Amino acid sequence: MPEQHPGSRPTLEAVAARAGVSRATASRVVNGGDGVRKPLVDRVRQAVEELQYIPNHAARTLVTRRTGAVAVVIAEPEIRIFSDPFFSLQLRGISKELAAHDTQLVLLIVEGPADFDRIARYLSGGHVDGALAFSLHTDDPLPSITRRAGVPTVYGGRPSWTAGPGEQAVQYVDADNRGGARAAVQYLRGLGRERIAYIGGPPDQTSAVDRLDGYRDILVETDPTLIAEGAFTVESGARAMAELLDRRPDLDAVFAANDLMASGALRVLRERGIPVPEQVALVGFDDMDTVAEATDPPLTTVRQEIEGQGRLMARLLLRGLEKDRTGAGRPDSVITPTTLVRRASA
Amino acid sequence: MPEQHPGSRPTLEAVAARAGVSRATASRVVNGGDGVRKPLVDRVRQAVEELQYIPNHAARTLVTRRTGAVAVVIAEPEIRIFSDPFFSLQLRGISKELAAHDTQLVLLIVEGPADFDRIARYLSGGHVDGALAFSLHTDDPLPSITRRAGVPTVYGGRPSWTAGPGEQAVQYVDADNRGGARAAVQYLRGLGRERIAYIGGPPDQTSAVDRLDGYRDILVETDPTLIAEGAFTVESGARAMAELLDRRPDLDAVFAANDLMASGALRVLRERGIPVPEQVALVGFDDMDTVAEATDPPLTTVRQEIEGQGRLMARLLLRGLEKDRTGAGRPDSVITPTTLVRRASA
DNA sequence: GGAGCGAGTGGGAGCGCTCCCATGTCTGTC
DNA sequence: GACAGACATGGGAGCGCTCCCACTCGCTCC
Repeated sequence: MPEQHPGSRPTLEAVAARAGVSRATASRVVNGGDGVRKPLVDRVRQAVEELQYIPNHAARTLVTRRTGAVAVVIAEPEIRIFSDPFFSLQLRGISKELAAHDTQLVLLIVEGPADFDRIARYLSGGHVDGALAFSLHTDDPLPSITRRAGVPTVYGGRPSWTAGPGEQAVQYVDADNRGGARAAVQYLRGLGRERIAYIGGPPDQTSAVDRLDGYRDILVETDPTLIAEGAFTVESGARAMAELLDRRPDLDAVFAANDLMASGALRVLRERGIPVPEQVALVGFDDMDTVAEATDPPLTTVRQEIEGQGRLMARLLLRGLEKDRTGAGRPDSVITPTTLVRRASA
Repeated sequence: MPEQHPGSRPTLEAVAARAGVSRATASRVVNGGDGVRKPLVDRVRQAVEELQYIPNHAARTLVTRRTGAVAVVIAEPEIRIFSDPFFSLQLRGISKELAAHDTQLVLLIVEGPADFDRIARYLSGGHVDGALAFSLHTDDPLPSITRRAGVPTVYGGRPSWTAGPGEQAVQYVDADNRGGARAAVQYLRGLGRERIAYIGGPPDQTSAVDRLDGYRDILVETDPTLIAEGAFTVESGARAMAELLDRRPDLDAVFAANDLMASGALRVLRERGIPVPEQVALVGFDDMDTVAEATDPPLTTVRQEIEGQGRLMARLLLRGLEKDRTGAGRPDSVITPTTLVRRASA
């Protein structure tokens, strides 16, 4: 185990010398060995092994103009509001996929508006080959930053804007929010429930919009008194539930647009002595295990593969970069399926 | 807003030409402008502005051998077990501090033993100037990896091993766990409590060890029936509490080594109809706001500045890198203070 | 048996930057 | 008013790699 003096790492030159070939040939071997005769390949490989050669990344990037790194941009609010099982799972999926492709993950946390400058500078600096970001509000400056910086970007969650004329279509990965909501409401109807209330998320998030659309797909003549708006938090779910019960004490089912709100709603139902699911059936969304399985009764909910979404985001981006190089078009966005998970609350 | 053709970004050469100076002078200005006369500085700055010049990071790294990036290594279990308010806060602190020093954050998530190879290769590859990692178990391969790769590393939480002879002392940032525990127990004693139980964490984590030591500092003749071991999770806290009550129904206070376990304990106390704090006073540790403020009654707990710890880790590392360059010794580890936060549970 | 061809290999330029060193310029000093 | 000395600037090498191009083989084919 030679303890390397820092800064004295062996170069390709050294490998080539040891293997008795030219630097060019050594380079070919290190990069896959195509078009080099077997014995030479072996000799170079052995030299690499003996010298513990590791390519200098900066030198490689300098000439190839590819960094082998991808930025993950995350706005600070998200890291908190989602109280993370959501985000951390997605990040994990991303990390796995990137690792499998020897691509590094550079994390950019946006703390406030002032940070966008820093982000813009970074992305424009050619430090990364692409970026992954999460679903944003309409006025978010990020899309225009990445576009101007020419950095291919894949979004998690359907963005609320669409590409302008002549622009590349926005690439994203999202769950089938609408379909999942449809399934949930349909299931409640199948149980014989007739006054199905809805606790929605903030209307500036497309996932909330899509879930509401799904609800409406089934309950075409929706009674507005059965709809309340929350903010995807436990507290807001409780508030919305109280509001709904005050307005419509006769409701017999609730579909909440995420599990956190469902758990808040459940708390209120219990406080008021309303048995779940006997009198009011309750369905959530997301299937966050730390929430949906922990409530009493456990939540029936719509499951989405969060980690899988992360993987797909990374895969979509990497594939797009690959295609950019080969001149093909970028791949399309992906909608991942959702499934209804039956537990005790409905 | 010139939409740059990718790959046609202006170089220092171009800036120099436009400002009518040499590349060397342009470089000096870009790197702070020391020893360049004012009018030239201005001219170069203007050229930079006009051309929207952004230095090529790879080229710079190639010659300076500094990457301007730091790795944050995190083992997958942590990301879940702590259910993250803890980790995400620390990460946030790190991110802020690094951003303030124009240093990038490369996130390395270790999924399993097989990943250590990848991590080792990455760290040895000179992709980063340093690394930040989190407190580990005795047999963790990471320390030996970073040492062999010659990557300066700062740990979050006191590591359970110490440096061998002749090795650099291990640098870390940790809360004053022992002092915090002392304060908590002392506080309970001040309330007149006499049979103060302890719910501890896993003994292979130094934070758990240190907190137990603090407890023992005050309760010198500890009764072993008053001590139970948990695993820093809600469930394990509940289990430990039940165990303690079975053994010692007469206990009048509990100090739990973290808030999650305290909330588990609280649940059990409530289930058994034991009033808190009247019959049993309860103190937690960490002051995780999502937990400590959300329980009923809210937890009295020992607060540690988690985000601040993250900042300090980054600062320690950056300062160490600076000193390496100037030839000074690396700075010492840091212990951050804890404070007792009084709420209703004790 | 010689021209033609393709595959394998090496030479060398150059990616964009920093930094050493030589050169030039302007002070201050006797 | 000439000379050292400090300071400012430019020229140029070189960081480690990839990739273009030219070259040399060993074959096939007529």
